[in-house]
Amino acid sequence: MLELAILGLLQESPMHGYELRKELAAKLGAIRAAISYGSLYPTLRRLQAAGWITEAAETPATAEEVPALTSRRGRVVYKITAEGKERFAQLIGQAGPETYDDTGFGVHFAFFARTDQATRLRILEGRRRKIEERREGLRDVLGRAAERLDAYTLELQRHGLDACEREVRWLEELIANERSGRAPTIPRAGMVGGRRDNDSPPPPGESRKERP
Amino acid sequence: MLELAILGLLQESPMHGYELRKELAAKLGAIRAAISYGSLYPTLRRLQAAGWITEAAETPATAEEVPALTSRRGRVVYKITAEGKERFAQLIGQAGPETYDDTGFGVHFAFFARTDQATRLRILEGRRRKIEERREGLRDVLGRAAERLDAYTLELQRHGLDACEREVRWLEELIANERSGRAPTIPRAGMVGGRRDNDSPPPPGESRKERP
DNA sequence: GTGCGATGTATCGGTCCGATACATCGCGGT
DNA sequence: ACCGCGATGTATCGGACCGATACATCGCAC
Repeated sequence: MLELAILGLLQESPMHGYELRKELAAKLGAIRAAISYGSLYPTLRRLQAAGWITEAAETPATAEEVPALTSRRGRVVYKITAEGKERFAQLIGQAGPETYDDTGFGVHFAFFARTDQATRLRILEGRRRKIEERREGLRDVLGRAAERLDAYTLELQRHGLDACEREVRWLEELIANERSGRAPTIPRAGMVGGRRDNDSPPPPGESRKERP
Repeated sequence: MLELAILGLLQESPMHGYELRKELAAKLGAIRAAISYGSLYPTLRRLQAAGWITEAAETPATAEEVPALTSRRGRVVYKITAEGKERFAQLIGQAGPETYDDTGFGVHFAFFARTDQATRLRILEGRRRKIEERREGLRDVLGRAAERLDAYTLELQRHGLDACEREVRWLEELIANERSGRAPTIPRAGMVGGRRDNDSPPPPGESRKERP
């Protein structure tokens, strides 16, 4: 998962570890808090060993300011290689079981702009299926086993069930949008900002509507 | 976390590993899928080594049916010890940072029936604070950095923000209930089942109300 | 009588986290 | 002029937990 996320981010621009962590936190803020350095740095080394990323020179040629005072050895900037882009495409295209758990789905979804429509649809439907299963499990427990559980546990299940139902509805809307036309945004009260991306699948259209 | 969950479950009745996993899945179904055996069995051994749980004889004395045909070595039933109960009380009473992440909060909440009210309140407020922080982070990204992100990422953030707001409201209600009176359940359309517990804090009152 | 799914215990490698350490930089306070 | 302090930045270590895998037994349907 981390591997996919790093490859995806470096595809937008070269970065060093610290920056990568911050961008990751911004992009996946809805899913997980922030990646740990204890995972990040070893993974970077692994990706480098595999030839999917390389170190890039810091402040390359443009300006030769304060060249070497105390040997000036600091940030290590990484950039993705051609093999890395292939690897990313491969990872983003194939869906294993871990693609549909909370974190896996979040990462895949965050890079939907670099994913073809068929794959997007497949992932959304897989996720929906998984959430529906969880929902059924919760309904079962709340139905059949309710008297075995205390009131707090029941309240927890109800809240979880609520979240499941809500996510299924969200996914339904995304799937519908995906199938006919291509608007990744679900109409809401607020409005949606413009775009400023480099290369990507065809930019999705904007749609806005009021909700009473 | 697993340690706390196991100690809590074994406090209700002795169980073997497989059973423990199923009960855990039922109790925490809203939070996480199911605990892996790769975590469960090592943890059980660790708890046993620490003296917090012990092996109990299977089918103890009541019936001496088919005593030994093929040496009959199967299920290993564990029960909690007095030290184990102390350990549980200690773990449930103290709150570290991990108490407020998704899994940690879920486990603590699932055992609220064995938690005193002051601790319940402390945990609910800590969780609320954490979710509020996440919510603010998402609002920031959706506000200040919106034009840097593609439409899919934005949609993900919006969905996450929605979930945060919803959970904060849920926690508010629980906190209010906790402070005055003691009804762990938030009024909903459905109704709440009875109780059949052994020992626990004073059984919470039932309340029901219609929502239009 | 035989296969097959549920029950049941157990290990192994790998991913990721949390704590910790350490070094530099810019800034405000005194 | 100096100091501290928070942000930036790289790095490691032990431990928690997962996913795959192996293997054995039981009951029951075909």
